[in-house]
Amino acid sequence: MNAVPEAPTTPEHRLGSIARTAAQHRVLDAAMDLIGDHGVGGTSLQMIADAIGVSKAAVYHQFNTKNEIVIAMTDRELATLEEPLAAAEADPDPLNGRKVLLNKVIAVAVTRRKWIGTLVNDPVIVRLLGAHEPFAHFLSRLYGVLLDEHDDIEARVTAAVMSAAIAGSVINPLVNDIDDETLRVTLSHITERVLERRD
Amino acid sequence: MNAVPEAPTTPEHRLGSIARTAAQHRVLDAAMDLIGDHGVGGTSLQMIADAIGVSKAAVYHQFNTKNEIVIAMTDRELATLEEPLAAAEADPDPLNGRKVLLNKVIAVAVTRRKWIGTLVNDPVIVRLLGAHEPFAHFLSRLYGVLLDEHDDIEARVTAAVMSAAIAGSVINPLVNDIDDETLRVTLSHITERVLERRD
DNA sequence: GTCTATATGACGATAGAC
DNA sequence: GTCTATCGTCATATAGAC
Repeated sequence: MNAVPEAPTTPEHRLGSIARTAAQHRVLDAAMDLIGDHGVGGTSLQMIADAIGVSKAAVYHQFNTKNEIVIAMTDRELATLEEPLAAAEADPDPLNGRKVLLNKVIAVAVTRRKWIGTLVNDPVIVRLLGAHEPFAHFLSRLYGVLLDEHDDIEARVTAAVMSAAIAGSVINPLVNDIDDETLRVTLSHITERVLERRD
Repeated sequence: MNAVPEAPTTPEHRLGSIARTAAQHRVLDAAMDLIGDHGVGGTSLQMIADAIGVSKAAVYHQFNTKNEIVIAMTDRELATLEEPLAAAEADPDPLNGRKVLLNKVIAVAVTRRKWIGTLVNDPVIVRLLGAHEPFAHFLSRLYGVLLDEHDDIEARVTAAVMSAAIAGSVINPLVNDIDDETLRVTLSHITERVLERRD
C-alpha cells in the first residue's frame, strides 16, 4: 500500500516518525479541522486548499493523494500517545501503567473532542485503522495495555463501554459547554468506577 | 431545557406516519445497508441502484433527492421508538417509565448496531437530526424522559456517557462476535449501575 | 512552493420513451 | 416502475510554467 521499508520483523514502526515541513503541517491542520466537521467523504481537496488560501495543485505538491493526507493526519494524532503507551508497557506495575495510560487517553480525547468522533466513526478512517498496518499494530498494543483478558465477554464489553464512553461522551452536544478540565475529571472518575470492579 | 408538552400548532408530526410503497422500502433497505458501511457521503445513488438491481432513474422515481432518502431512512428507524417513548411519557411513575424506555433504546441499538454509529456520528445525519424539525422535536422528547435535571453538570455528563456507552459500545469491533441477547443484558446491567447512583 | 490549465471520471439530477 | 441518454457540476489528479 505505501512505503514501509521494514518487513516481517519490523523493528521500528513508531508513529509520528516522519518529519513534516511547515507547509505539510498547514495542510494537515486545515484537513483535520474540515474533516472533523464534514467527515473524510465530505471534505474535498478544494475545501482544504481554500482554507489554507492556496490552489489545489499546491496541496497536491505536499501530498500525492487525499488518502495520504488522511493517513498523515491520523498518524500525527495517534503519535501523541506513542510515548505514554511505551511508558505504560514498561511500567513494572501493569495496573498502574494501565491507569496512567487511561487517564492520558482521556486527556487527549477531551482536548481533541471535535476530532475524536471522526477518528472512531468515520468509515474511511475506521477502515484505515484496520488496513494500514502501523495503525493496526499501534491499536493492538494500546488495547493490550488497557485490557488483560481479551477472551472474557464482560471484560470486552466493559472495554467497549469505556472506550465508547470516552470517545462518545466528549463529542455529545450535552457537554459542549463544559470546560476541558471539568470534563476530564468527571470522566476519569466515572471510568475508574467502571474499572475498579475488575481490578 | 426542552419542555414544550405540545408544540403550538403542530397537531401531528409523528415519525413513521408516511406510508411507503414496496419499491420505496427496497430503496431504503439498500440505502441503510450501504450507508451503514460507507456513510452518507460515501454512498452514491448509483451504489444504491446497483444494490437493488435497477437504474439510477428508477431510484429517483421513488425519491426526488438523495436527502429525501436519508430523511425517510432515518424516519423509519426512529419511528420504532415512537410508541415506547409515548408509553414512557404516559407512565404515572416517571422513574419506571425512564427505565423501561432506556432498556428499549438499548434493545434497538443492539439489534441495529451496524447502523447506530452512522446515526449518531455521520456529519450529514447529525446535521439532519438538528435541522429537520420532526427529528429535533422527537429527540427533545426522548432526552426529556431520559433526563430530569438538564442543568446539572454531572447529570449531563452522565447522560452523555450513557448514550455514548450504548451507541458506541455496540459498534466496537471488540463485541462483534457477541450475540445480541448477551450484549443487551450486559449493557442493561452496566447502564443501570451508572443510573442508580442518581435515582 | 505556488500557480493556471486541463484530463478524466463520478456525482446528483432530469427528460422522455416504453 | 423502469429504462437509456444526457446535463451541469464537482471530484481527484496531472502537466508544465514561474
